[in-house]
Amino acid sequence: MKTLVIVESPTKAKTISKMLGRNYAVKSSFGHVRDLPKSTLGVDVENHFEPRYITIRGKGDVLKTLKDEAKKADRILLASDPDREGEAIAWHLREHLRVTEEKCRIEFNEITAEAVKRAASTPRPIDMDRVEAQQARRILDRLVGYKISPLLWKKVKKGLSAGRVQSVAVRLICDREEEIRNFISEEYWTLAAHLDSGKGPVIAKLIKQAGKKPRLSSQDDMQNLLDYLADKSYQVKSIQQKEKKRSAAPPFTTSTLQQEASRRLGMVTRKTMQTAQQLYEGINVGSGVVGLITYMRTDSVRIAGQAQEEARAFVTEKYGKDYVPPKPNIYASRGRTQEAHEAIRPSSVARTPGEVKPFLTPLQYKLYKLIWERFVASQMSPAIMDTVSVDISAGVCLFKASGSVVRFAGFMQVYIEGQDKEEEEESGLLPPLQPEQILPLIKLDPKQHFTQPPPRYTDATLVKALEELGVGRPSTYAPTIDTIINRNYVAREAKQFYPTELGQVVLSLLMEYFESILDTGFTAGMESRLDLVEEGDLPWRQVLEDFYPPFYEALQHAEAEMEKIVVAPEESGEACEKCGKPMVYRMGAYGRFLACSGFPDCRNTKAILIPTNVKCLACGGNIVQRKTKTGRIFYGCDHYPGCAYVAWDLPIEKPCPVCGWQMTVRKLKNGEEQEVCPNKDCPAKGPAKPRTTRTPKEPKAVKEKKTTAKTKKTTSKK
DNA sequence: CAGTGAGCGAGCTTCCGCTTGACTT
Repeated sequence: MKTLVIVESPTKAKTISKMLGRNYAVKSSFGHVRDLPKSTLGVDVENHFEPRYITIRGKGDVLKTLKDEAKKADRILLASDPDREGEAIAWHLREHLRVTEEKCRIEFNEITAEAVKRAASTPRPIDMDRVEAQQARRILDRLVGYKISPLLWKKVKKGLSAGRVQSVAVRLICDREEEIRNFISEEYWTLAAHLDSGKGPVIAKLIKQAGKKPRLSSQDDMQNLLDYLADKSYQVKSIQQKEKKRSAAPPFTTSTLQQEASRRLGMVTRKTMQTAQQLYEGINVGSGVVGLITYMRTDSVRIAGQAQEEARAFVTEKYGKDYVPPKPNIYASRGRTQEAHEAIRPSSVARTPGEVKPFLTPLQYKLYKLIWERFVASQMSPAIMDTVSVDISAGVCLFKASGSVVRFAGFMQVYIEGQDKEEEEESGLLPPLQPEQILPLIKLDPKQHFTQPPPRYTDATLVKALEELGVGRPSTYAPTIDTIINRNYVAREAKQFYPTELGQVVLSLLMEYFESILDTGFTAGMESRLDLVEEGDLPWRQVLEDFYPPFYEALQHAEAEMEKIVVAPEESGEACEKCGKPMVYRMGAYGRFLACSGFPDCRNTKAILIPTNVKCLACGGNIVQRKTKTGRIFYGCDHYPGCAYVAWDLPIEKPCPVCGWQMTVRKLKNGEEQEVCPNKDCPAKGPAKPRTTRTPKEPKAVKEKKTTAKTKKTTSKK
């Protein structure tokens, strides 16, 4: 008897295959296999929203393999992820493979031999309520995206898009910019008193004035206060000592990993996910290829019992038993989660970051270390702080001094979560003080401040905001950010998101005609309806029957009323050297470029050149940074086409000792810099010494893996 | 390694959510 088990991820297939033994063939579907067609709406609105599904382009080979395997098998078990999308994938597979067995669906939340075997022995029918909830979600998203986008093509510019998720992301960024624009900075003053305790200085901050919060909005206010305080003495009124506990943060989900990688490592979401995928798929750590972390797209903080035990044993061994809480730490997932996977954690805590470092690229190492430390800390005891807070009075003014000291580090020994904003934290202990004690004044330290506008979104804070709104899923945060950047709705500069002119125009149109969909609560409302569908309490078509008529109304209204907008191109400040009219930034097939505003009378265009402060040694021109068609950065001379010097890396003002070309500096993956001659025909052809010694071992392993995967694929094609 | 934007109106763009690669120096 042979059983075919189908999972979503090929890595997972490999792992499970080992657990189930030779009576099982385990294959993967690589995610969804059927979907609405890309080229048309694919939803028959007139006929109760009947969807039309087709095989996803490029998935033909996968489905063929699955079909062949299905023929060979006596039984098929659909083991896609245990969530809404997974249930739908299972259903599509069942339809396509014509699975006749009623009980063909299995699920497991934990990839252990025991859990997988148990699941394999207890198949159940597919949960059609759940499938239909997914279907309603899918169709709604299709209607929103494929109905509004064409409207934008017509009214604004071709190629634009709108959607339930991406448009909310754009809205957040635009709203924030609006807040910043409208922000009026206010002056305020703070006052600190430096006092002498006799056993060391005490710094106390003014917190109250005549029982109220101090209002010091100008230098005059401050001067009045200083005059008032001139003859006052400072006396300790009360001393409070407290013990504070601080608990570890839960292990990573996709969202929190992206946030922390952005905050602490400066990685953009896309890079974080790429690197995490490498760690998940496996790396040769000397003894063979091992997956170093669990699955990286998850919304759950759940941890397998086995992993928890391993972590507790590890911590006990390494730090002592005080560092392990008597009861294992259990974290609750916040909000609406689907809990298909575990939290992101190392597959084994025994593989410490230091131990695997030689096999990882610098980025892989940093990310692995982050994941490892976060997880280990999450299983450790809370930290205990001793805090002291002292109230000091001077006339009607009340000052406060506080200090805190870590008595027991607990989890802080291993990992402390990053902060979006710098938060002041008092550290260190105060000198001993007595109630009623009079403290001589050393000096008063007044400071002027201005209130600050809220900060622009970063990758970290945007993902956080979307997650809190329940908008988007672990698999879509990174692609959504890419989309709104590619559409030129927003730009990321110095890690912050700014709306573009186009983004603001499109958003204001959407707000005018489709506000309900852009409402940050729209998705939450949709999700509650989907819950009812999953429970069998609401037919899926009803969700759409309720949604569509008012939406259609809005579409008609927008179609008729929306004015055709021409987005005014941004001025560059330069004048056209051919006709003298201002040059403006325009969007072309390859991104932004400079064009004459006199178009079509004057057709002058120029690429955007970023200066580098480096001179061209060949002709004395300036080296500038540019981009290829595909967006890759390269460097050339601004005398081009008069001067043909060109290089991939940043040139330096130094000739190659061998051939005389201008040298460049290449940044290596391990962070080091290397001087390279960009001349392909340079006789020195790359100094052999640094190449052989500096090339890390790991990329070789990855390459090997890739080629084997490739050969596998090509053979299966044949 | 260095392009491009209108309209003329071919044929196309576009959504969200599951997956992994395919190209690069």
